[in-house]
Amino acid sequence: MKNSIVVVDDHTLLLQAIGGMVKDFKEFEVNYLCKNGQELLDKLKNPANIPDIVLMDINMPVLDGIETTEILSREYPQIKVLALSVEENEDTILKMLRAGAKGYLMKDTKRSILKEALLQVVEKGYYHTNTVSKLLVNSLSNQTDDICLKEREKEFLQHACTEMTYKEIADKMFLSPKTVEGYRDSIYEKLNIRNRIGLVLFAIRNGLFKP
Amino acid sequence: MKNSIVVVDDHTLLLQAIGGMVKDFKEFEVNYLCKNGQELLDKLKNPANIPDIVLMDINMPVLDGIETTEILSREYPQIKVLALSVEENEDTILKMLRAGAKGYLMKDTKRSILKEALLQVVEKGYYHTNTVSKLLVNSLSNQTDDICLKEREKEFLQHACTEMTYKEIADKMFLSPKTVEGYRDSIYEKLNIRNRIGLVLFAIRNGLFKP
DNA sequence: CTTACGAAGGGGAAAAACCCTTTTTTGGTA
DNA sequence: TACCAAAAAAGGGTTTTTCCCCTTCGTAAG
Repeated sequence: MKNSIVVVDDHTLLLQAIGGMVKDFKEFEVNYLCKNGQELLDKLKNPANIPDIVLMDINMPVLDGIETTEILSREYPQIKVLALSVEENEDTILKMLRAGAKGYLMKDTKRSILKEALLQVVEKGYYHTNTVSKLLVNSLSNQTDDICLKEREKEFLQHACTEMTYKEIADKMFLSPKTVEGYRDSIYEKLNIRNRIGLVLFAIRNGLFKP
Repeated sequence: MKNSIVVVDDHTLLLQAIGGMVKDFKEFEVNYLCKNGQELLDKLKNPANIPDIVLMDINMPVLDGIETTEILSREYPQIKVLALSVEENEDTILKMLRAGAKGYLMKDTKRSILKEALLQVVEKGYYHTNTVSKLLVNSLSNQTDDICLKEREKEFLQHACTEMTYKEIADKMFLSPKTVEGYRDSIYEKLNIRNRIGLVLFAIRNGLFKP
């Protein structure tokens, strides 16, 4: 029996282009297509709609690829998710893999590579290119994957991404300047950064602050 | 006679998907496809390869959409360029329009809209949605479009968006720290910002730095 | 010959960064 | 309930960086 596949992507064109490619593989069949994570979750309520593999875009409105993958890993662990994206930064890819994705594919992947990836996921349970493997190794050795900022630290981070001085941030948070400097310093240590620019870049790259 | 069209996009999948859509329109024919601006310019050296319309991606390696459009406007003004992109910030779209693009299209545009856009470009010479028109109006009224930073200042801005100190930036630019601080101060005055955080935010919001 | 730009610099005040210590709050549990 | 541990909050002091003035000099363009 063919492996059933669902493609999730908010760009109709890509959604259909990828769906079309998969349709040509004799080993696989396209179950249906979704425009975002929420649409997929709605579909999955009917057990007949549970596919073997989900090809999942990362950036999507409503419910993005990372959140959706986390939910799938928890509630439908039998589904294998392959991340699908144009070109994300390493951090986004890592987040997808940590969320439970079995691999990562560029959207402009050729037919043959897509097929290869799908076959590998079915057989081995994962598809890791050299690049992705290196990323994983680095993220395991570097303890930096602990993006475990406390609530109050994240709150501070928001303010740190503005032109306010720490004094002004302290006023806004009803804290003493020394306390916010404490938050700052503990974040510096956790993330191994040197100054406030690093703080801003981290926040933006990790979606904690929208520029 | 049919209007000839060339699609330029570095993502093979999209390139072919869009080419495929255009192929179905009886009013148009796809001349050929290019993976980047340089490839297009090479093709155009043969006059037989000069199309009526170019559907141009913005982000491309080698030679990007903005530069390519500028060259086309100068050397092949008869060619009508339509910008084609996933979702750029307003500034990028404006740059394409200023470079000479006759309109802007989202990549996940439906068949009918693509066709409508192509027809309008042929007939009226431009295709402007409400959104794009508003952008243009704003860019004319708001004097803020005077992002008239000098070359060297923009160069500095790139470095300012990293964790380097000004001393380190100066070293990298082979300048004295005082000169670099001079650039900083003149940008501060032009943009009315208080500190380096503002610098980073400005650069990111205006597409001068990719976080 | 003026204007403008790039490059370089001085000095002082403010802010940020980097130490390390103390008090208060809070949550779990023996 | 009393106690411990951990987190939150605050403070003190020093060094470095940033910010904000204002000046000079050469050179290229108008």
